[in-house]
Amino acid sequence: MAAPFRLYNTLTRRVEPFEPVKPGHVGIYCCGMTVYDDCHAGHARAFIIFDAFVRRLRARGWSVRFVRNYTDVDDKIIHRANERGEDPAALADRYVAAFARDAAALGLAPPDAEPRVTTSMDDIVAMIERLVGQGHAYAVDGNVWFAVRTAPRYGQLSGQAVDALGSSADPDSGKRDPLDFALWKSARAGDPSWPSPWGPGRPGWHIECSAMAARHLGETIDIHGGGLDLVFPHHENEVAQSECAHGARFSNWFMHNGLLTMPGGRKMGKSEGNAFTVVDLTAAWPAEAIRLYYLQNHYRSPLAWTPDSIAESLAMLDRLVEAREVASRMTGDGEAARLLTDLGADAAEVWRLGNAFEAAFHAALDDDFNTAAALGLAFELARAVNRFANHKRAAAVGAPVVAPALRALALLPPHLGLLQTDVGTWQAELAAKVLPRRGTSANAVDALVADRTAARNGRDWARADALRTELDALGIAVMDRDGHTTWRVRVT
RNA sequence: GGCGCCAUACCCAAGUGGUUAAGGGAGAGGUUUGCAAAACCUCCAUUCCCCGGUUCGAGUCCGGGUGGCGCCUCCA
Repeated sequence: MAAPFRLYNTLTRRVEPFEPVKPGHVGIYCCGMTVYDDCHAGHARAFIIFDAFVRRLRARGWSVRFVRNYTDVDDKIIHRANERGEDPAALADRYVAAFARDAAALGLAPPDAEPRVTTSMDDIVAMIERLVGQGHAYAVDGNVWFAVRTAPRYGQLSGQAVDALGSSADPDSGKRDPLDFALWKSARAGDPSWPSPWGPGRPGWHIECSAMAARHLGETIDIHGGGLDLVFPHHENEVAQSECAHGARFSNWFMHNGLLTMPGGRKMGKSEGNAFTVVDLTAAWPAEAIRLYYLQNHYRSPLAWTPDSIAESLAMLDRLVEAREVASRMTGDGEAARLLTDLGADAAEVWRLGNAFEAAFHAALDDDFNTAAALGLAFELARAVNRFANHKRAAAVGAPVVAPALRALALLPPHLGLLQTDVGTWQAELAAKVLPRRGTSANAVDALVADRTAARNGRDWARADALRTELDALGIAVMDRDGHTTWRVRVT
């Protein structure tokens, strides 16, 4: 059982020691995709952050139940389907499949449950009936509205005072108060609809999450997550509905990730016409480079997207992978204490940092999930490994000295989902994704390298250098090491 | 107008009032190398947007500016 950690809570606007309702068990609900379009880099930030966060909780010894929904009934879906002359359900199914593909490509661990609105309709209707029965909601002409002013603490999450909220109410809606929002919308001709006590219709946007969270995690959940843009109205309304319906706290923590912004300062979004889709990103770059890009930044900070972002992250990841490879190639089984005195200060330093890593790593991640600080430690360790590796005897006898460093780096896969592949797989993925953009392929590079090796064997340095120049132009770094030649894709 | 967030080097970026302000990328010089690459070493913020204040001590706390951003019923 791990120690409690500190986590920022949007409800209190403070970093607080995290305590789940049931000791050792954590229930997390995360708002997933509204499936009317492809997942973009902004969505990916949220999904990767919560994926890493859940991995971290589990690796720390918590038992976690993680639920992420699909919103597959929604006005935007209907609108998009009508534009395309497509059946809304078919369109939603198509984008559910697209998201599943993107999630797999990003290396997201599957949630414990992925409920959909269409399969949660009974729970949704039951919850609305309950709210109507309690006087928190009322039906008008087949619509059901939530009476915002009956929710005692409305505004608690977003810090909005009820009376300060503006309204854009449609005067013909039948709402008693402009702030009231829809729990159930009556079907217009051609809309997808489900039967209900108020006639055929579909759920409003917020009630689904309240119903699904209660179904899969109980009336009080530990952490509710999502993008900062969901705080109001979505999460505020979820709180109101759930707390009125259940008479219990809805979620003890709200965890919101900062948004991705574009260079012009504008938010990334399809409506802005500036979205980078995950299908394109994952085709172009190794998934872990994308993950590292997001985890280098604190999850709550706004993050400006720049074209070089992923390339830089790839260079960083490459550095960690290479350092781990260098360390893992070392052999020897001497006594560490003896080796440290023989091998000098650099050995002592990599030993020290390796042994100190775990505590510092946990301290960083326990401090409001500070992945950037935790990764900084890994880079410090990588440099110490490389510095030690420069010693003539390190490769032959250094294994015991770098053993703590390897144990330290082995924390990255379970805790953050980084460094999950071995160096061969990594380089192959990199080559397969990056080389086509440069108009070449791994096979073509192999052939050029083979030619160069032949030239070198014949001591034809001019030809060898000409081939190096050619490879260099393709962004290939060729390394002659220990009597044989290897190559890798240069990323910056 | 209401609610809130942010400002650290050429770029990205961490930073719990207290030793030399993490880490990465780019750049310059060096070691190494047939030449390279990678790696390592050195250099790259006497200073944290500005002005006040609290304090023995402020990047960190408070107040006021300036600039940027988010939400205020489409949003991850």
